[in-house]
Amino acid sequence: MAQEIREPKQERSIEKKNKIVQAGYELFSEVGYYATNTAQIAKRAGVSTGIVYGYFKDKRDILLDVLSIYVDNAFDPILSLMDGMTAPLQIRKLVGDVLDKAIAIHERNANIHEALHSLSHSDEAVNAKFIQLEDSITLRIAGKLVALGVNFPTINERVHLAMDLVQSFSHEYVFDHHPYIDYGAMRSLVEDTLVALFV
Amino acid sequence: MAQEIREPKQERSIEKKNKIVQAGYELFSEVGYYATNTAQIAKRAGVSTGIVYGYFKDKRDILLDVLSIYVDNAFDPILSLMDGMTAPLQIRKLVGDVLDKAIAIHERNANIHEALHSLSHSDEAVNAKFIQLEDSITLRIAGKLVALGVNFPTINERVHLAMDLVQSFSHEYVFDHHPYIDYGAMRSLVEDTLVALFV
Amino acid sequence: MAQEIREPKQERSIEKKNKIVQAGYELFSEVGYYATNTAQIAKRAGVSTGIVYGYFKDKRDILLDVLSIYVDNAFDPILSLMDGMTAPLQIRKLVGDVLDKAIAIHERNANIHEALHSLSHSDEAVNAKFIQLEDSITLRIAGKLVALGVNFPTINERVHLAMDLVQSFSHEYVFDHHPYIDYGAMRSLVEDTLVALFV
Amino acid sequence: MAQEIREPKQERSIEKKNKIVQAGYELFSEVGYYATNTAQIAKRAGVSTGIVYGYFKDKRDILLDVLSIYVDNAFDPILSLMDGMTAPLQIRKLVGDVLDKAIAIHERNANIHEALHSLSHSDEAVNAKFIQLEDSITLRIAGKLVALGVNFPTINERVHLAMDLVQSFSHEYVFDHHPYIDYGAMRSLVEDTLVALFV
DNA sequence: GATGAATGAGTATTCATTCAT
DNA sequence: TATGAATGAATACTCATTCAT
Repeated sequence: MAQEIREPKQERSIEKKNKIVQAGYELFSEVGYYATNTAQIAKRAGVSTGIVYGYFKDKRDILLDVLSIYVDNAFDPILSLMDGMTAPLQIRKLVGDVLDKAIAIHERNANIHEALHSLSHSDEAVNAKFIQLEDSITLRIAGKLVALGVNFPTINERVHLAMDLVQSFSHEYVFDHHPYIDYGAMRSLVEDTLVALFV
Repeated sequence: MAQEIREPKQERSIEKKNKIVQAGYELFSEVGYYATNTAQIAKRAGVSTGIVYGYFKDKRDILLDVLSIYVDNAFDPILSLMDGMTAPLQIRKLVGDVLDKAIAIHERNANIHEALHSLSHSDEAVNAKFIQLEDSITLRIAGKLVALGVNFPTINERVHLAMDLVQSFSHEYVFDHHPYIDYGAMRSLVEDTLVALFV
Repeated sequence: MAQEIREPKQERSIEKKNKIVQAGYELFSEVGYYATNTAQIAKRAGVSTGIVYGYFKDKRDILLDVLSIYVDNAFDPILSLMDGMTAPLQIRKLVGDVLDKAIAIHERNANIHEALHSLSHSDEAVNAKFIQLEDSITLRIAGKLVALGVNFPTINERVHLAMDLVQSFSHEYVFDHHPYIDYGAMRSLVEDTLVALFV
Repeated sequence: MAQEIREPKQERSIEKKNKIVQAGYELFSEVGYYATNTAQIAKRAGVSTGIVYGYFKDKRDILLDVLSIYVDNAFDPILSLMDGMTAPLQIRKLVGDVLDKAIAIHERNANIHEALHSLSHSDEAVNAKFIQLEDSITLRIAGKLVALGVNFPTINERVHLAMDLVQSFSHEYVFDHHPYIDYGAMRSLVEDTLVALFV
């Protein structure tokens, strides 16, 4: 008989659920989903193994929540950056700031992006959530840009492409270290490419 | 006592080892590394489970070889495309052809890229091999381009960036289906961006 | 520290305890003892999981009380049937009525008999209680029969055997459906056999 | 991915599978299905826990095989008893011999009957197998009786009822010890009742 | 070299019971 | 008394790896 899952209303419970998600986030990020076991999550969260299943249906269900806070962590800095902008938009400055933020996010969030994204393939629900979260981000950014006077018939496509580019570059910058790449020069190239998408 | 790993010299043995790698390639691609077990690999390869450990130290060791054929599968079509090119290079045509090939590769190779890439994080050797393979590809492509008269001080960076972009777009194109994206328009954007990197 | 078990004196408490036993009775009957968990019992009884342990030492302790109401439920209709009888006893009519009642009881009480009886083997206390309850029923029925003028030196044995037979047949009738058995004919046989025991 | 279940052909494998079933049989009989865990079964069978799942899909699958050997154990002595009989059948002697055998079987097979039967309720496959096994036994016995000249339009019903009676009595005789029952007298009653069914 | 049966450590999940409120 | 969140021991099952043949 399936255990009843608590949707915590009490502050203390919400806090506990958050601790579990946070622990999952950290561990999935550090060693990946498969190398993390529920006992470790519980231990790091400072709770018993049993209560994990009071808040989550199963291990994968934790992942779904981790996904949400990942997206928040990953995009909030960039969104708030844009919130502070006023017309007329200085695209080149924005692009530079976004790259700075994105690199900082990658440094703090380690491997979580690919750890999560790779799970999309084996799990339809993860995939769906991932896509849905990407959607909302893309549309919010596109909306902001339009509001700031940057408009193109293909604004959604441009934003999405820009996000892919920022993501790829930040990952390379933080994790891969190809000896023949001058990362300063590469960054300039990326900036030029991004600017070209919005002027 | 650790089993001796054979480096097969006999043709029949090489063939058998290849079958195992191929089976691993297919299964990792279809369902991912963790959802594949060695018994399945052996079965699909048409060998016994025991002999897998005659050719490979462990499951991860298969992965390392899978990585190699992945890169071959993934880039050979593109490299041979370039082999056929003669100066003067028609960049726009090349870019279009490369995208066609890349999409075809993604369609055939399913999820292997991220399945493999995500393992980099938990395994230094996988990471190293991944980077090294990417390196050789980048340098070969850059070399070809230079030979064809496309030269920039930052040619390596441009090629690498272009590869990231092609990879991102192909993945999106084949796997994600964001409803608000016009993939035809997005492709045009990608082509323009790629062309801009090499003119 | 072992929790004090309350022997409830307040009416409200007695009612609550009864609700728990009733819930246990229903669930053990529907799905069996092992497939029932205490949370379900509490939920169906409309109480908290904690308070269950205010009234019962453990899950098995609920079982012991369930056993009591089972026997009451199972035999009361038959006993009251006999209460209404007056000498001279019409055995054949009684036997028919008893079978009707027994079948009705089986239909309403589903699998409880075997669910409970099978636990006798792993639990001496359950076994003892089961036997003791059977004893009192047998002796009461035997007493009634004697009072009604049906007397044999082996009246206890006859009653016990009759009870076994009624139990077996009712179970078969309600749960097993052997295709080669004509249950009408079987019932007649059972009736004849029962009558033969008391004339 | 579901593990491949071996259908053992080799003698050694068959022997190993049998050991597991035998261990399951003993443990289910001694302490019941739920109080037995797979590690205990493996240990008693002298094998590893893993290999249990090489021969059986799951714990319940062991139960299904245990069921088969239970029925063999339980009825073979009685069937062979009848095999030895020749017309004209001496019903009273047969009945006495059958009771002796049945009691011996109960003594050797302990609690297995109810342990298994009680599982019928929570498991349709167990129930189906149970009924099917009972069917084949009933029909075989009925066939033998007819061959020996004992014929009734309701022979199947008579045999089935007799089996129930023998089962009930043997169980009582071996396990329950009601102080007010004279088991010798009860046995005589059972014998008379059985004889009455076949003359 | 080759087989595939065997091993046993490892893991997600459940649930009777306790305890802070 | 009463609650229901929390505990953690227990258990079915998997799978990389080994080994007898």
